[in-house]
Amino acid sequence: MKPTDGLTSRKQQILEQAAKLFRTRGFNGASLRQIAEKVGMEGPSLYNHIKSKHELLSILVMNNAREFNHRINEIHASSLSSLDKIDRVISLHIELTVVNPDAMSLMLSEWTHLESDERLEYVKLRDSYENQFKEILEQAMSEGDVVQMDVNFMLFMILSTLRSLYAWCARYKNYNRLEMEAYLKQGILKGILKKA
Amino acid sequence: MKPTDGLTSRKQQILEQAAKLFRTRGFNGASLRQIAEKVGMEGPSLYNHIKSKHELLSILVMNNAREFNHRINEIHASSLSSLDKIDRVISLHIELTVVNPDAMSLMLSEWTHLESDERLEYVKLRDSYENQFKEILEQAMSEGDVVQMDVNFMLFMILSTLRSLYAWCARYKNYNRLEMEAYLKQGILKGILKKA
DNA sequence: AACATTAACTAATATTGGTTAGTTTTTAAC
DNA sequence: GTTAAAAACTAACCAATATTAGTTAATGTT
Repeated sequence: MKPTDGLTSRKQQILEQAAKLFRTRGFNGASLRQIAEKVGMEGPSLYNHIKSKHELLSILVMNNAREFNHRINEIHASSLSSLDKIDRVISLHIELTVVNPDAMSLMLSEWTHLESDERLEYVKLRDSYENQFKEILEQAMSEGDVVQMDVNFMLFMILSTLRSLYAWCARYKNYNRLEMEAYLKQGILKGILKKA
Repeated sequence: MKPTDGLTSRKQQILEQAAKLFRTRGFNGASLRQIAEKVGMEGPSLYNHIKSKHELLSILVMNNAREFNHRINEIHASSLSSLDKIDRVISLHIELTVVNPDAMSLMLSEWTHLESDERLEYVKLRDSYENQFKEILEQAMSEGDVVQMDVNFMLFMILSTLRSLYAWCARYKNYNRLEMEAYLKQGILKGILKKA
């Protein structure tokens, strides 16, 4: 039964359960037998669908990383103003986090366990992503829209918040996407101090 | 030879190397043999100094967590103004991160692998920490010093940045502590937008 | 010198985990 | 209904790992 219908194919199910387990136990802490059990079969049967345990991690991490990279390329190349671009990047992070928090979590914390070739590719994608973002910030800075500051450090502060989102979504389930967007944009852009 | 002198005892050396390996490979990804090799002995010899692999993680994580908790208690109980307390908390994070980035990294990312009893204690310490911080923010808010906003979310944004610090210190070694303090306080408190 | 303690080593154990091989059952196609 | 492919299962393999047991070398004390 090929996944011609919109339903989740067997491999999709495996990927989903693997993502959950990798997230809670870590890549090394989660065993194939545990994954198999969650999806309702014996450990070795997984090999009818996958090539190796690493393949699972690879698919989960790299797909997300490529999607991310693709989306920021679009934003970077668009004709929006710098401030609007920043706005879009924030929205992008929220969207992908809400849509697939497991994949986001894995991409950010388990990528170290990728096999060396793919780890290199991942770092390249991540660096590329950060550079695009940095260029946007630099432009906004040169246009006088944002405050003068070490760009790398500003990048760090913004990305730290956006990249932690998945962890907090797991703890406070009661926020909806719009709320988060509003708060995040206010907090990042305007800080927490009340203007005197 | 007891560590009566200021030199690092054998167990200290083990803890240091364990911290480094746990950080780079993760708790499950780092083996006792690897730790032993780094400190210059055979794997099983470690058991002359330690009780178990988990004990290593436990010491590294819990010491840091208790220190953290102790320090924020002091700040919380002090007679400083709310804004000054916030200021101190930021400084505290930077200090502990700079002094022992490995321990900080472990505490924040490997605590999930603690054995269940200690994991519970850890979560308790962490929650307590967050609550103290939250109370400080609430007070600052009620006094009109910081902008009105969901406190949990504000807490999330600030802590996200502070807790990511160790990762960025590893990538950009060229920041000194004072620079970081200045940037962080500016970014968190005032945001990145130039006041029009 | 004798003794006790510390800290290292080697050998061995038990468990687990990823993976392979071979076989049987299920599913789909003609 | 027969046949072929897909997908499950069981059994087994091999490597790695935490840990224990028993032994030996080094160290310090009386």
